[in-house]
Amino acid sequence: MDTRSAEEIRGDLSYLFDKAGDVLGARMGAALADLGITARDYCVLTKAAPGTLTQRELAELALLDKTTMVGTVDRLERLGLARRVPAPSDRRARIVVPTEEGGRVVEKAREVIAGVYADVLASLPPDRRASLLDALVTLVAPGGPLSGSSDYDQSR
Amino acid sequence: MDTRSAEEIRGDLSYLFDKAGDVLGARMGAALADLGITARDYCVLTKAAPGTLTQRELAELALLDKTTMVGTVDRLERLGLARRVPAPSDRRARIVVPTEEGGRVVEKAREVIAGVYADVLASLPPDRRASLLDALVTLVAPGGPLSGSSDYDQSR
DNA sequence: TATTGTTATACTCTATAACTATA
DNA sequence: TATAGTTATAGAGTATAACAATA
Repeated sequence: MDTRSAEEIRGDLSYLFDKAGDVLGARMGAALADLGITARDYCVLTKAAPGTLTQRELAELALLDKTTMVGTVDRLERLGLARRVPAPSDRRARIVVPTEEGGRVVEKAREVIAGVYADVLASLPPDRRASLLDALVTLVAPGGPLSGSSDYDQSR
Repeated sequence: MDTRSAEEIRGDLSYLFDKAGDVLGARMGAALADLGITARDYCVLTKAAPGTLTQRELAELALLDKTTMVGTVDRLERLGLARRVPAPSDRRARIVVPTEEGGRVVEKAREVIAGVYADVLASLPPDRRASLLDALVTLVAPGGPLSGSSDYDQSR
């Protein structure tokens, strides 16, 4: 797969993040596929748990376009994991409410994902584990250099 | 951009890797765009430095399909950064040889990338910096749980 | 018969625009 | 006039298959 040594790979920060994200994503995808859902299905379904959010609100939460949300909710309905319910206050809007089956699947998915994360992090000693998460959060969280916003102040 | 708190984000390992990779990739892309090349151009051009490798060999090194390599080398030739030279030993094969300009651009790109990495890692104290890289390499390198090969032995 | 580079094709994702029914 | 959801369309990117020249 990769012919480079650990020393060479070490210098390639971009590769490290991408590879880690890709492989972890593939692992999660495979684990969730056993439940018949995709990572996006899970992402939307778990955010829909309150049963009070419209498609637009869910799209905002899940950082999805409203047009891709349509297909996702179509899927969830087809799988019997959620239903579209007319919003009482706005006849244009549809509230996404998970079915009982949907609730069970999300719970299962949560366990599966936690298992994958635990399995991956198990290869690190506990102190390194905490250190890795700290560092990643520092980089990615708002104000960090990888936050994606332009609010990063280099002078700090 | 992201409405979740640092605590919430912390629990989402997949998100942390993906976000870090995406934003770092975007930063690198923007930095390299100033030089008129893409990350892939750089990746191929730097591996072609010896001036002895064929398109097939470069595709293997860069983990690219041979068909996407065609377009990449087309670009590099159009930009005057590399040339296709017939391989002496195999009349089917083309060796990718960087031009002088290509060499200069790669060198510039190397500095630019190192600058981006340094800038990003500067937000971590030096010991955390080393710890992060150690942890990432442990996860991603061959034998690790995110190596992508199925050679990961959970019992170790 | 297999391989290098090439071209053409198909397929997935995403982004945009346009339409409806409401507000 | 603007918004929620939907549909249709177009674009980028990738993957597959087929081809000519050569091994």
